[in-house]
Amino acid sequence: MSIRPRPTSRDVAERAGVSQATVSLVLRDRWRGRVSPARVEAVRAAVAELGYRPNLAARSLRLGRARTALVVVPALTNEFFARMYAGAARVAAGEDVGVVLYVPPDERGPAPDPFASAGAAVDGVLASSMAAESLATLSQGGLPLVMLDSEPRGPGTATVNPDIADGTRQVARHLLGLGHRRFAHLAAEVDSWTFRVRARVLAEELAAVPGARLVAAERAPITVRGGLGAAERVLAGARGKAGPTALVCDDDLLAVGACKAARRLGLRVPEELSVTGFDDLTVATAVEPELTTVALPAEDLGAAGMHALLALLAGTSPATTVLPAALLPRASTAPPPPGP
Amino acid sequence: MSIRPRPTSRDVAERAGVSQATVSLVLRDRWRGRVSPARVEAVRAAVAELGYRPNLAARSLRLGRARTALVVVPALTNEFFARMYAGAARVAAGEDVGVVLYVPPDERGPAPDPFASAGAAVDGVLASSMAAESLATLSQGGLPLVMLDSEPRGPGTATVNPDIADGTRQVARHLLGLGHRRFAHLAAEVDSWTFRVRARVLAEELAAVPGARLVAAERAPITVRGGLGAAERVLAGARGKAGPTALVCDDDLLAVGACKAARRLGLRVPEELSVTGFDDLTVATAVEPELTTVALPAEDLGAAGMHALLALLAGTSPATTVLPAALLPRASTAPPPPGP
DNA sequence: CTGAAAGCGCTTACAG
DNA sequence: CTGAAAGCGCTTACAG
Repeated sequence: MSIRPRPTSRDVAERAGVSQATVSLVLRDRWRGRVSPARVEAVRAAVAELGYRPNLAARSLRLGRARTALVVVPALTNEFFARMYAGAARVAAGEDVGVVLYVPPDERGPAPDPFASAGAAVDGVLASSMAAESLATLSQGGLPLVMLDSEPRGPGTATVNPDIADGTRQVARHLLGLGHRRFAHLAAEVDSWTFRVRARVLAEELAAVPGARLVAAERAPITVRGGLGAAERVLAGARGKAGPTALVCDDDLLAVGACKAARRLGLRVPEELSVTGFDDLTVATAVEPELTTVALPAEDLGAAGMHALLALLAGTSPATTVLPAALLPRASTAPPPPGP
Repeated sequence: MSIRPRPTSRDVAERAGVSQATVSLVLRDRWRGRVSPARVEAVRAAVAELGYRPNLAARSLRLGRARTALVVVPALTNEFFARMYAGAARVAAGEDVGVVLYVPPDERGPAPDPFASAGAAVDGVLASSMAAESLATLSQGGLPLVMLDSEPRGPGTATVNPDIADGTRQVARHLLGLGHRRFAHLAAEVDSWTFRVRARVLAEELAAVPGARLVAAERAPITVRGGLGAAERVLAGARGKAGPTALVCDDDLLAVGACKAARRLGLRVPEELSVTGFDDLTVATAVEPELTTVALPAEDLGAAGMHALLALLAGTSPATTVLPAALLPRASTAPPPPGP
């Protein structure tokens, strides 16, 4: 089993009896009116026989662009980001653009240079839900950049966001409409735009209704365990007293944890406690009762982001796009129990 | 806002008052004993001032390798693959290797060429859970290839697999040990090595115990809905009769669907029906009762796969590695109800 | 310790 | 319709 060196376009040209230029023309499908059909066939045959594939590094170098985008997400084991990635990748594939994925090794600690780690040459960057510092590193790259689910930074940058404010508003009004007045907020312990908006809008909506108020707020890692622990702290502290009747959670995983906490404390959801999530993850309809939550168009977000990046690379000026969020009322919310 | 052309190593050299060769030596950290400290400093300063980043396409072309691996997974919205990817990416980052991710746009239809779509130059391929046809395309690439969670194909290929057979065996024996004799199998409707092994080993284990048998088998898409539908068919067909007392599911999502079906039919889990999953996804401990399932070392699998690929690129001969699977007995399994 | 030069494999403007 | 040649930006063997 000897190692056969990888064939080059020169080898193909030799075998087909044509010049390297002709091979390139055929491979890039720019041959019409320039290369005779017989030679086109000869080139294709030689390509197949040799199992030739163009050297992408050479092509990128020559063309000055790589037709490749760097996609940066905080974590992939999070279904929301995975769906966003899927949307971005679908668009990229359709436009014949490659995708290099970069996930920072750890959310803590200084973010290493994504470009050094990327290995491949990229033309632009699509970055999601980045903390401010990580974003600085990305901007320094000097590459065209589109941000997803991030703080809009004025007309100079391209941003594609879900309408977090409206989603949060819908949750608040849904619960207020059911009669709830004592709320607790189970917040994600991540300092990013999306979660800051949720906290702010929830506070605003409650402030607008007399008698409504936030009786507790807890931060937790975005996991079932995190939600469980935080909800236990919130609910245990208020046993028998004027505790919250509604738990607004920043994420479905937190909401699932909250439901588990309620069950352990003997509180029925939704009869004694209403719980809402965010994202409409798979888990939202896996549990019983199924979660009332806010569906964010994760795939569309990724797709729109990739479209925006390609437009940017083509010379469009950056803008901010906002995609709608939708409340999905399900079985984890109901009117509060008759009060004390 | 004029477009400033990206600086090259030539620009850096000029600014630092050295040759291009010196710049390269400094950037690749090969300068010790060859470049004076003062000039090293000058180069670093020039790099910082210009915001220079090496052109990776040019470097790859010159070096003849890209230090980049192509990772191919069937879907990323599946938590198992996302975890596998995370493990592979962690190792790659540690070895300063880039990762290009390729996810076939649709499982149906002919798989497009992952290399054409990849955009970037890659040195090797890490492919997971591929159907046979997709695998053929990958092998044709002529690149070093490591397969994950796939049919071992003899000493010529590198494979890293979880011990699916042992995991299935543990599930079967756990249920047999609890006293179950009438089983149903909720299988994934995907024709791949991993699921074929599960069906085969389950059948073998039941065949080894007198009186034990498979009373039903259904195939379903790997979703909660899929599991719900399949379980309804299995359970509804057997109402009051000698239906299964244990449902062995190929995946946690199927198992969650099965639990929902049982609840709708008024069957209590685990008192009247035991249900098992596979993978130990987040959802396994999100639902109540928490699922008895088989934990597969997804991250380790990805990490081991990337290590194997790097070893292959370094000249090692391919081999098959098997990683352990572990039964996690939780609350969805119990002895069967006293039988008729 | 330093620099000039060759060449990786491709694509395209140009000459025929 | 076809081919010879230049050059993308980098790295390294070589000459000084």
